[in-house]
Amino acid sequence: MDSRRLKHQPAEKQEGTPIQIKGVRKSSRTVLPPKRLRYYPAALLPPRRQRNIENDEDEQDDVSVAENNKEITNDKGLSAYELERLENIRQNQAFLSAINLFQASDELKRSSAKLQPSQRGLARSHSEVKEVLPPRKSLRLQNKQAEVWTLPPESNRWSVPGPDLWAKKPAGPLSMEPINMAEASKLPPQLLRLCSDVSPKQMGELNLSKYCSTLGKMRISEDKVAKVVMDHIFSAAFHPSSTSLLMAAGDQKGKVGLWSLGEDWGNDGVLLFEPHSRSVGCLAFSRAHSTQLLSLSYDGSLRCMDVEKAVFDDVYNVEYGLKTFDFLSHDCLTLVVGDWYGNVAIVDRRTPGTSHESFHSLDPKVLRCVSVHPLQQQYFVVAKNREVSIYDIRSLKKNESQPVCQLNGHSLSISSCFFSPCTGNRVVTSCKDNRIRVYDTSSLMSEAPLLKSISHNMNTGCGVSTLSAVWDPKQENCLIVGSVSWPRKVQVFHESGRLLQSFEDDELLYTVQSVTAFHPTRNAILGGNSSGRLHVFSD
DNA sequence: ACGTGATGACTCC
DNA sequence: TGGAGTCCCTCACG
Repeated sequence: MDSRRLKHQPAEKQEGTPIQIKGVRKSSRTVLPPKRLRYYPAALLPPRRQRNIENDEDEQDDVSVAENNKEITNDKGLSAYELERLENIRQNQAFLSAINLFQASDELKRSSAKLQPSQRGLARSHSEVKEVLPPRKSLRLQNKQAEVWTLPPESNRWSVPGPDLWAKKPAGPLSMEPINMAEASKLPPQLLRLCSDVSPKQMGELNLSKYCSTLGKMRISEDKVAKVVMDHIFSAAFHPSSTSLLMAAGDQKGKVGLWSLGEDWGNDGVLLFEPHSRSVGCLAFSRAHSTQLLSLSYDGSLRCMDVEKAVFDDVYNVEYGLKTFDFLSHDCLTLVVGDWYGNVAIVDRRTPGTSHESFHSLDPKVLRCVSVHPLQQQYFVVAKNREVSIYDIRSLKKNESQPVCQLNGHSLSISSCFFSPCTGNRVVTSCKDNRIRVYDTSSLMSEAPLLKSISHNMNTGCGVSTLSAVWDPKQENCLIVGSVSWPRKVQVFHESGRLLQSFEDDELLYTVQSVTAFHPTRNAILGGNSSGRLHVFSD
């Protein structure tokens, strides 16, 4: 029996049984279990009828009744009431035509027709192979005594060992074998060439109008959508290569997909790997070694995919969940790693296996995000619950380290915080209170001044991970974020709050892109959704 | 039967 | 107690 399900099988959930809904006042009545509402975008609903129309109809009805009573007939054998009814119908039709309601209705039918998700990328047949179990017969039918099951203690419910899907991968290097290729699970040789290719095409920053026009030229097309992982995308990144678009995505069950747009290996250029056993919370290509991709997982492992060696190396491995990391040095060999319990470890990859690590329990609160200052790399910013603080790595203590600077003003929990990519003079935070905030961190005082607070709906609900605003690494002061509003879109803001671009597409982009990223060298962005698909807009 | 995708459901303090 | 915090877990629909 799958212990994970225990929690979700309360007896009250049986159909038709009244349950007490949480959040409803104690005195309120019991109601049936709520059905999960399907979200219908307001923009697609037919426009509400105007009040004056209703009034008109009411008046017409009144007149009709009055006339009906007269029972007058004409030469066609129709009563006055019938005639008036026909006239009303004619007038209504004319009115509805005049306001294009029929056209709108047709459009609505077309637009609400089920959009077919892209069939590019991973094929359906690659869903996990199900274990074939022998036919079962209940103990009752076998006339046997029922087994007695005991639940593990509540506090231990989630760490029940067993043959579950989340069994952690063995420590040490894992061979890099694509699991979506039928046979000869070897890497396509072109992948190494592709990964090694990094022409340092450093584009200078553009002025804002030039930048906007560049964004305006970026398009999505059918070949720029593909299923890259099987489950909900938790993290994604672009490879720095400027000659081809190579992307990585990490999913909820520990898989990492590599997608090279336009290649024909794997499934439409997608290769799928399984270096972890639980959500891949953070992914980043090494900026110094372009054949390496670092991936971090809730299963407590941090691995380095190395295409040259064709392995997922073990970089850091602990018994509890890891949440986030960032590179600490330009050579990307040292990392700041944050875990679920507010600890930060400094990991040095030059001593593999026994990575040098030092623990600094910043706070018992859950840590959400770390980001290292791009120039003064002794500073890093940390988000945990409602606090965002900047720490100096040189003055970290084993416990209760004092931050250098605080970024105040958040009223709910914070999902991300990032130093601006070129100067570090800004920090952007995303908060559950529906605000994206930009702080001035050019001079690290005890409290960083808030420059701008941008209103943005962060309420993604279940199944969709929280939105995070991230900077464009090419353009200081511009950031990208997904959106839950309809039509679905990916938006680019200037730090001043000005909306620079809204990437939309009726047919190809119709799901929430909870993970978004800019390409480090090219004019391209990506968005990842909850069914493992990546969407690319590029020039 | 299974892929899809989301304004839910649960726990903690 | 209910608001806040979490996403480790779900499930209706086509």
